[in-house]
Amino acid sequence: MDKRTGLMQVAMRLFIEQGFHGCSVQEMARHAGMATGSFYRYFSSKEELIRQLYRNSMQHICDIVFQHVDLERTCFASYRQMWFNGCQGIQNHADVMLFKDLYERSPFFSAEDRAWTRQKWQPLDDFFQRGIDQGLFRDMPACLLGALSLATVQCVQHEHKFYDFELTDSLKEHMAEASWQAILVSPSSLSGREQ
Amino acid sequence: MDKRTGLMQVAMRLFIEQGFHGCSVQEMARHAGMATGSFYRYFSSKEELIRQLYRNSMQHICDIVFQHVDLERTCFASYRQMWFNGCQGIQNHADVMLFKDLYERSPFFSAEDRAWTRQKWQPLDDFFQRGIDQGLFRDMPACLLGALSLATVQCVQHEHKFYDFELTDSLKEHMAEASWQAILVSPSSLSGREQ
Amino acid sequence: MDKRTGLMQVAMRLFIEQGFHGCSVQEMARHAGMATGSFYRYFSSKEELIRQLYRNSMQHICDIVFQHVDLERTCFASYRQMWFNGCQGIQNHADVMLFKDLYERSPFFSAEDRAWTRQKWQPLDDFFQRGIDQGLFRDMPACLLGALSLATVQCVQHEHKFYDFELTDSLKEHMAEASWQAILVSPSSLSGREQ
Amino acid sequence: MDKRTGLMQVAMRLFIEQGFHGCSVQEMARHAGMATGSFYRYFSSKEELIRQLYRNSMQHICDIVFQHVDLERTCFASYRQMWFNGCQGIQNHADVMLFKDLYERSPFFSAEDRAWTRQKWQPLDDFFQRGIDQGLFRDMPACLLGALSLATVQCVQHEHKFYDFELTDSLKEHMAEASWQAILVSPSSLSGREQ
DNA sequence: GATGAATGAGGCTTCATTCAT
DNA sequence: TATGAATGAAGCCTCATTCAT
Repeated sequence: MDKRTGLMQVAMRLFIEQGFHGCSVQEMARHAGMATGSFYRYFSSKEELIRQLYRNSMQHICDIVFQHVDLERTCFASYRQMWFNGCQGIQNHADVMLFKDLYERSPFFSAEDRAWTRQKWQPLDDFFQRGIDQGLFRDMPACLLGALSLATVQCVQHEHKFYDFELTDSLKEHMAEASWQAILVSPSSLSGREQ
Repeated sequence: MDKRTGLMQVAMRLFIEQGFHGCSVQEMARHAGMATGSFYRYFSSKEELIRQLYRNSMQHICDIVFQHVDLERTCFASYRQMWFNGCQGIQNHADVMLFKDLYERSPFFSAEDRAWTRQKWQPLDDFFQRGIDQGLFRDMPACLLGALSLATVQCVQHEHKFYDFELTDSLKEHMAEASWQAILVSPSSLSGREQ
Repeated sequence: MDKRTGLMQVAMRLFIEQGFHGCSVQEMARHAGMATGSFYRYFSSKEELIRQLYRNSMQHICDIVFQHVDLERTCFASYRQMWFNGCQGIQNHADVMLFKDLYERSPFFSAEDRAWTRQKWQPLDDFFQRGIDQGLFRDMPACLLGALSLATVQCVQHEHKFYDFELTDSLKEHMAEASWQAILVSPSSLSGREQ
Repeated sequence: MDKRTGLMQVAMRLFIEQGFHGCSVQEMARHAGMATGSFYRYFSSKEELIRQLYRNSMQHICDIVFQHVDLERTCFASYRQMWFNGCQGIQNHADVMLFKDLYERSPFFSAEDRAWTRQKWQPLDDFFQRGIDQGLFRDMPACLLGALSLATVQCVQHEHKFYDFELTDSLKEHMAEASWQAILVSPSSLSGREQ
């Protein structure tokens, strides 16, 4: 594996466990099996590594969430796929999602990041907007539809810090449907479901 | 105002803006209008201040959310009140909620904090559990009902970092009802509403 | 008891246990049952307290060692009395002797202290010098006779830090005689003993 | 010369002159010709340096004192050699002996140090014990025989802080014999001397 | 290219001393 | 007179970054 990639993986894990300042360049280099100075062959500064980690993580998350999803089709099937994809993120790529969470609450998070990230999620916003326009979803800012539905994946991950539970397939199914109900104009209707 | 309280307010704001390590004891003391050493008359260490800020913040949030709520009555009215209370938190006490978010993702967050916080939210868990027992709410771990409903208040606050929108009363009403639909066994039913 | 005296006793004990810098003015005042600021009513500075403690301790030690001793009479009886007095110091006034030891090895110990202390021990130097002049003691600088004989009381106290033993009367008697033999011109002779 | 060794030498000298707290890490580093932070490449903390200085000093002292001494042979020749070795310590390695003195009276001196040091001097204790068993030395705890005889080397060094005298060979010879007399059962006898 | 010793600014904390009450 | 809050200099230590080898 690429040394640079190894460095990023090590760093992400350590940042999550110990915070951005709890993990020094020395420590990262040591964990990645290189000398301190070699770090700067891959990243011009610690901050640059952090910023790149965020971009990579966010890209990774989008890739996961949008995987196998036809965002053009505003229906439950698409949403359900994203929900399951998100759950897969929790289960198989927890680090990436925790890092995103960490970064977005840190002083590293900049206006530029904000714009970049918004753009990454634009397809999802469009998805919600189309649903609104079609009278399927409640009429409110698209971002709030997101907050009420798909964003709860993050809430679920966060709850894991307090409670122990297992994310079974049936639970995922249940929650996917539940969060879908939140944003429908006429809950319980079959609207948007594939019939 | 109490100097200790002033220190905590200053610290909370600076921590949110600059992170735990981005804000030095000297800076906090200066902003609070005292000499560096005086900090230690009020807190035995920077870490102690941080931990106390969390406990205070969490207590504050619980107080806000549970205000005027009859948690014994498992119905929409109670839930709606909590939702509106949460929105009030976003609007009038944003710092407190952002700080909680920051702390829970930091290495300061300990097993002890976890237990303490769980206990603080116990009444809410009971609220959800009763709803489950009554056949009103979907049958899943109570904490996940929380993640699907009330926890979205935090999502809404987080969206504010990316999008500009105004939390009008009608929007709050709309979202309160939307998130309520997510957890109902039979969405759209009037179950649980006061008739 | 005098508050000033109490302060000195507390300070001496704490200095021995924790070193001069291991014990703050705050701590001393607290242990002596007074407010921090009150310390400065009794001593103009921490250093002044330390210096006075040394003078007091040294005076105290001289008083103990010379007690009931007729230094004019250069004989074993006088020496034995001093030895026993020194042992009493070890047993009943350990703090004072340990403090002297501490101070004389610290940077507080000044040329002025040196002169003052020499003067305090002058009677003992004279005692040894007279013995030399009488042909009773070995011919060497009086201070070295002291080092070979009475000073071993301090060595005995220091050994206590490494070994456990009890200073019985018979042991004291034994050591008094032993150390006396070291300085006699003709060891084992009865010279100087009271017959 | 090794930078680490240079640091230790500088530190030992400064500690003796200014006490453990009178000499900062910055000062030591500066005197050793390095930046403050570089200190921590060689020692994990100031305290660790201090502890290692003690162990080194004590080892050094033992090496000096026991040099060319056949401790198995309980006789004046062996003792005289140790005495002269000790005097050599005073004259050529004063720092080491003063540091030992300083440390053993400081709060750094621990139970572990005590045990370690006792073990280092075990050969000397055995020397004295054998002399007791042979009826050569006075019957008292071996450590006290040490306090009455060889330990006076330290007393002599301490007297140097108060009095000026020169340690001539004849003086050393004189004192070696004198301190030997102190511990003999029958002073003045030729017992133990090589005939 | 890789190394890791070296740098020194900056952070947390302590503490002797002052002074308003 | 007694108090104890307040001060701020100074100490220990960490760490991002540089650079000679």
